[in-house]
Amino acid sequence: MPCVQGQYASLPHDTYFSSEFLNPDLSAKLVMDISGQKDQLSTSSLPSINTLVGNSYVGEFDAYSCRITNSPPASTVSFSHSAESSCPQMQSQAFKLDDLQVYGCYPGSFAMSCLDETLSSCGSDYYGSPVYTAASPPTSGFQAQSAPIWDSPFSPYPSAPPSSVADKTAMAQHLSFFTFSPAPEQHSPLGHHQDALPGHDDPFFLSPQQHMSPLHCPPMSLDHGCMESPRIVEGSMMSPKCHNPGSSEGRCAVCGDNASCQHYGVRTCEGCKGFFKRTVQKNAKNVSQLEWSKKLFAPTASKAVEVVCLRNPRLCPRLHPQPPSVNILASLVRSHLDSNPTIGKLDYSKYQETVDNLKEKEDAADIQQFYDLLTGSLDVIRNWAETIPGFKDFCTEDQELLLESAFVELFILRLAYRSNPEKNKLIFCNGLVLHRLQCVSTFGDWINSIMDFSQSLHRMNLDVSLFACLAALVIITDRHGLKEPRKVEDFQSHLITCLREHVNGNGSEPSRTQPNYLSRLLGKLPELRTLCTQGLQRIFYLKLEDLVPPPPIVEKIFMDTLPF
DNA sequence: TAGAAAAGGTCACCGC
DNA sequence: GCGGTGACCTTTTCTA
Repeated sequence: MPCVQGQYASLPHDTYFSSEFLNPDLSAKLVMDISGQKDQLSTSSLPSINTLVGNSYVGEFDAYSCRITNSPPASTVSFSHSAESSCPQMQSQAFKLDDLQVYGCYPGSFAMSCLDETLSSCGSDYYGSPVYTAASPPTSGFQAQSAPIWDSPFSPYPSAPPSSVADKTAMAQHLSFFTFSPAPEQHSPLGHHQDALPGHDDPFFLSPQQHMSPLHCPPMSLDHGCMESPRIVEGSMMSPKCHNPGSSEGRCAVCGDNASCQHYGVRTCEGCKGFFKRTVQKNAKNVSQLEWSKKLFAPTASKAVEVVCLRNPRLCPRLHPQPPSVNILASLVRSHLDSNPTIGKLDYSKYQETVDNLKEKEDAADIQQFYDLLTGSLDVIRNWAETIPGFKDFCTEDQELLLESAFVELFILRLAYRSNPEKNKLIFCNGLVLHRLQCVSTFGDWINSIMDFSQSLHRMNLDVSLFACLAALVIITDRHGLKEPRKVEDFQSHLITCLREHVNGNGSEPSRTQPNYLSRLLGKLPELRTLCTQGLQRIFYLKLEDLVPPPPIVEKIFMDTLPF
């Protein structure tokens, strides 16, 4: 077996990446004190599972699950690549794992009353839906702590496992199969983008502590699975793999099996650890040092999801059948990741942190770029929408209406999620990276509002699953003029159920213990509406300037979207 | 320095 | 027979 040997590295994290390195999870979602966070990846020789599964800058390696972390103690991990993997003299590359984060999920409870209220409010967007008329809840304060995204679902307090199999078995016999213990830590929703290597400023990267887990299974679903499979019953009642709620052992973030500790930055069982290990080793063959590092940091986003998506259905019979919500979430996450640029596609060619002469007035080239970004995003969002499971089932007219009605909101939401407000860095869906100041001339104050929204969104510690679901809710909502509104409403209700189950399923995440988390999350929708209106005003202003005629599609959306 | 955490290695088992 | 899986083991590193 080729050996992908990891080297413990003690190199300064910024040897390879600066402090801004985007992390995967979505560095979001961990609620523990980051400063107190223990670096658990310091000895990794392989990329974090997050990088393969979630890639939450996926701090939000996520898919734009990218997050910005608070400079927790840096830990370095060195990777050896393998072409060289078979060679003894492997070179190592170190990076600060803590900087690789994805927006994580705040686990926690939320008032069901509020949820119900919110749920019922998600009806129409521009036309006075309750959800949009509701005041947006105040953004929660920045969470200085974070919890591994992957841990979140089954997040256990780290503790010593039963000393013996007998102990485990005895414990299992007294405990329900799927119980969740509180996450030991919270993660900051914001991860640091590292500037040292612009190309590595990838939102898809997940930090070791923050992982996205698109397939978190809610307890109820899992229990259901147990009932359906004799093996599950066996596993839950007789096998040491079963956990009791009070057990200090954790759950595998991929399949929910027992996980005594983290592997490659994610709490996983031995099976998933082995799967990840083999996958990495297999992919590492014949890869040069440079290629290896690219594999670690770039395409990780989709790869990571692929690992989870492929593994859960095929390899975790105890969890089958997967609840529909899990399947939906997995699909949404995949769609989301596929619709965002990988780190390798980030374009820093136009990026400037300082704008010498801040232009008072926009010029034609800037406006054209602005329109190009909008039209380009529309294409990406259209492709993304078509991959939403069930979207294509709507009639063509409704598909188009939903898309055009939600386009500006989705443009804002997605931009806010993948961007780094801490660094005033905007990452567009085509990979273009611009500094906020570079957008002021065309976006006007709208860009500042978007950045503010981005910051508040990151503070929510969304994991990629939550974000993917939230984005879907933006487009799958009742719109005036739908031919089959009932169909859309049904789908919307299903999405909300998925969202609720995911939040519940990650209840161990400290960040979600905050009251009304789901309500606050859904409260982002009316905020989006406001930002959308502001964007329309900006487009209207540019139209009046008449320096560059808006593209027909922008003109059409502008006219169709106006709430009057 | 002991214990914990996590990585890699090994191999029996299983399905194709 | 082959390849994948996962449990168990050893080794390495970190931390108190």
